[in-house]
Amino acid sequence: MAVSRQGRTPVWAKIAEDLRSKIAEGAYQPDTRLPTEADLTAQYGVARATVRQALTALVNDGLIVPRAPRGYFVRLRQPLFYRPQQEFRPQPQTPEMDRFMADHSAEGREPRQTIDVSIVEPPADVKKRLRLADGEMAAVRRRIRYLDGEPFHTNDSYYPLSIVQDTEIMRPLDIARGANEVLAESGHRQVRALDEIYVRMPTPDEIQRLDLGPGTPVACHICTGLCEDGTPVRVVVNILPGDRHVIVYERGGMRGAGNE
Amino acid sequence: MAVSRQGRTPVWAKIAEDLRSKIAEGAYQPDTRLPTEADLTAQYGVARATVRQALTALVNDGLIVPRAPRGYFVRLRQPLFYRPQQEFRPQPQTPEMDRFMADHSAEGREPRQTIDVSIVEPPADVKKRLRLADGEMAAVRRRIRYLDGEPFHTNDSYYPLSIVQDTEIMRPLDIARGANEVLAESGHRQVRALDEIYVRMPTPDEIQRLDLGPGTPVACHICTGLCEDGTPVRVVVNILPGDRHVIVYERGGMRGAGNE
DNA sequence: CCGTCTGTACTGACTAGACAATGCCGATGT
DNA sequence: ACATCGGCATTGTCTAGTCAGTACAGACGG
Repeated sequence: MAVSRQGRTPVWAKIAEDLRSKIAEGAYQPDTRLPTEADLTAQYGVARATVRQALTALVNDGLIVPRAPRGYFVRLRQPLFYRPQQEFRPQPQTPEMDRFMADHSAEGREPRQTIDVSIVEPPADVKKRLRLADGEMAAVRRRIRYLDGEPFHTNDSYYPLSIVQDTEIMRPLDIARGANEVLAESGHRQVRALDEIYVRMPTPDEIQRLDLGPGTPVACHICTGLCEDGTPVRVVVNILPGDRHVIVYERGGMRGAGNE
Repeated sequence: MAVSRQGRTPVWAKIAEDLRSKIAEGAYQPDTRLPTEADLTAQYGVARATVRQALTALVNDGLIVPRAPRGYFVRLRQPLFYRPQQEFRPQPQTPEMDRFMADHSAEGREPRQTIDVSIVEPPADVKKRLRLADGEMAAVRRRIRYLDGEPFHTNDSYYPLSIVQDTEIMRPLDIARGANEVLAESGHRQVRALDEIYVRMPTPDEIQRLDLGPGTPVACHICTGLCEDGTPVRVVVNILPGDRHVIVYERGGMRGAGNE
């Protein structure tokens, strides 16, 4: 029964490639069902495990989603804009930006968030960015934001405990004027920020918090807010599922020669 | 989805979780070998396919890498900085080197790149950003950049053919002073840019071009460069493997109230 | 001392089954 | 008319093997 040596691409890869191109050219539309494992088994004349390996590969590539026991479905991707700059600059500046935003806007969707405040010894990467000594504590506001009831992203803001104790930040409620304004009022106005964006697969914890399907990578956006004198006063860790976000930055006022 | 598993975790998931935590706590160090499939099969008393399913899950999470026939190895991650903003900062004095090369040669690694110029009808997403009519052509400079012989990222720059024809940009060579400067000299100086960052799994094409292992997501960074009058003159599509990059932005001069 | 050859220990690919869990839908009963 | 109950289709999980391909190391010959 052994399949003859047909080049070096395995059979399952060919099946996957076949399905992949059919999806790409629209033969299978988003959110519709693919042929069943049994269908494909018969169609390609292989064992079920082989078809399964092909389908699993596509699942892990984020192209399809298994909805047992109904079948495999073509995944649909409709990302919304995520603008790190916006927290300090509420409105977009340029007309180009506006017309771009119109494409994927969140209008008409119902936003909601959960807030949970606690005092912790922060993880090592946060501790480093806040320049905290060993054993020094931080306040953390953990939020999960939802759109139409679906988890959208998480936002964990860490503050050195010494500067936020007994402020509004410690209360697990919305802060209408923004936590940054509260900090500014107590003499910790941020004037600079450093954004780092890591791209990786989610941890089991993140999968659970955000209800992620397999094949969904995340961006981990770590924002460090700095005062005039360079003191870090805030570190925000955002976990952004790749299938739900486009990260957008605007850059302007470039006069240097610069390389392409 | 996450809720449905109530203590009924499959065996393969337990094995995966077990290995995952051993990796996390350092029982298996980066770049060392895990127990063999046979070892694990005996240790957990299950069939090889079950152990295999656990290992495959970890591979797809980017935690381990199979190096047949030597075994599975713990993956190591050592990302380098990628700074979209830097391309417009003043050029250093290294005439022969690209900005990229100047940045990274300091770290003692050997940079190299391939350049390939062609005239194409660009893909739909690029066409839209350049506001090209149907059938209108563009010049594309396709580059793959390497570090110590390993592919690092790809950089495809698209220009409307009408404005770059017969310029230096059409030659498949390094442009010491930068392609942006060439554009500026011909009256198309860019003053603004829009960065979009998408996070997803790579296409087979990208896997091949960048020699990506499974479980490696990519960031797709699309940069649109605009002239003073808002005309787009350049669209750059960068594919950045997640295990090799941290994307960094600096933000300063924040005055607005802004939401947190 | 150096190259070559071969065996071994692995993973990769595939087969051919079995049983479990669960949405869905139609039949059945009230 | 409506709720309830099964059966069915389909994926999820797991077993128990076979054969192929290959990096590595050790034996062997010149």
